[in-house]
Amino acid sequence: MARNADRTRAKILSAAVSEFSAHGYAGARIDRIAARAGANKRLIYHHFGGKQAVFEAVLAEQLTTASANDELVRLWMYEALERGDDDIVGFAERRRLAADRVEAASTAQGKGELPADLDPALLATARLALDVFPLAFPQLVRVVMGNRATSKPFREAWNEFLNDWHGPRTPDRAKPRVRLDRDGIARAATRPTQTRRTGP
Amino acid sequence: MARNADRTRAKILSAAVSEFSAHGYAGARIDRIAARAGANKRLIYHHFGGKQAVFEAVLAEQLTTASANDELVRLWMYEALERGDDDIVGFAERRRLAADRVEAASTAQGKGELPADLDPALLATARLALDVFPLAFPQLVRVVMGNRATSKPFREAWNEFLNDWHGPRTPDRAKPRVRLDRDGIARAATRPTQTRRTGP
DNA sequence: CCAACAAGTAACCATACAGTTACTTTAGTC
DNA sequence: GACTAAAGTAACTGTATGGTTACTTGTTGG
Repeated sequence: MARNADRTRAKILSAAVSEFSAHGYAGARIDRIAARAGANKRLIYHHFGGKQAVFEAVLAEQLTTASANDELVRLWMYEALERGDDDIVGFAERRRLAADRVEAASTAQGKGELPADLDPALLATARLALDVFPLAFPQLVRVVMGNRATSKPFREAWNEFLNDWHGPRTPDRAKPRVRLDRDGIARAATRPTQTRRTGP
Repeated sequence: MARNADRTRAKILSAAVSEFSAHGYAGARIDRIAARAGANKRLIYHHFGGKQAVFEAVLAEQLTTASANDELVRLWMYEALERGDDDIVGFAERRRLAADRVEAASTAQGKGELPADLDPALLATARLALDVFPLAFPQLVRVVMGNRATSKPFREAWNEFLNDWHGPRTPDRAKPRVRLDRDGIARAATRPTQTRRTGP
């Protein structure tokens, strides 16, 4: 196949997203990323610099997504566990995305769906907590509820609860972010703006 | 010092709690556990069998605690990430503890503090989600709220929100579990019942 | 068309780390 | 008090893994 640096970089990055999402930083293996990307291991160092740099690139690319999917929640968890809340990657952009959630809460307050006297950011945080919880802690759902977070009964009950809840809805926002196909390869079509090129 | 198998086992276990809570399974280091416990590495294999077995012992000991402290939440997170929701360690006992939370929700419903038409287990789950979120995802709190989850303004606002919230309180339950002193060494006084002695 | 530089490869290296070997010391029991 | 089994130690091993070396191949601007 014709060589193409951007394409290779993208393949590595998307393989890395899967790998870090699945295993976290300590558990992730450079060799697995290379194998999954169908690229030589050396190229990871060529394009990114090292394991840490790949991880940062993964965070920078993924953490600025709005909707809470399973893979993203896992990255959030590893982010919290391994990096804490200092030096948050992509802080400015993420804060911008969060503003949408706060906005949604504020709007709901306007419509009388939510108590007007509360800080909308607080309501947005609470809503996020409820959105994320079943994805983040399926075992606790199972312990408390008796059935699985992925089971139909729970999902339906939870959704209904969230709808009636005195809290703001998740803003449904078009997702312009890159999507992965079944092999975990990012489609080349609409690459997001290439921030921080760590490589050579 | 006089040799004492139980004591050594306990020191190893408590060192392991810190280690796994800090680094997860993949990131945890047997050598660090040994150093922290002030015990020879070989003794870990002597008393437990292997890394996996130590991890299981840690989960079995810690995950059945009621109150959500920082260390426990980290273990919950690693549990979710590395083990999912199949084959939950200590399921029966944890379910018993969870029943207290559900009970609290039910009581609150009786007092009219909560909508009576909802499943109390669902309300308990929601409450747990809100309790855990700032500990689990401090970076998201920071992104949405602007200030840190550990900051006084946030903690006060969040507590107030939880108190007014249309949801059940956390059951405050006497904690009979072993407590750790500053060195992370479990006090010998009231060891919990010794479940599953994996060692020789 | 041809340097020069980037993209790509395979084999290698140093290290860290889970687990083991072979041994010594101590506590308890008869 | 001597025997035994458990408790404890130090030094070692095999392997997985992050990172590197030394090299080849393709692309592109002058």
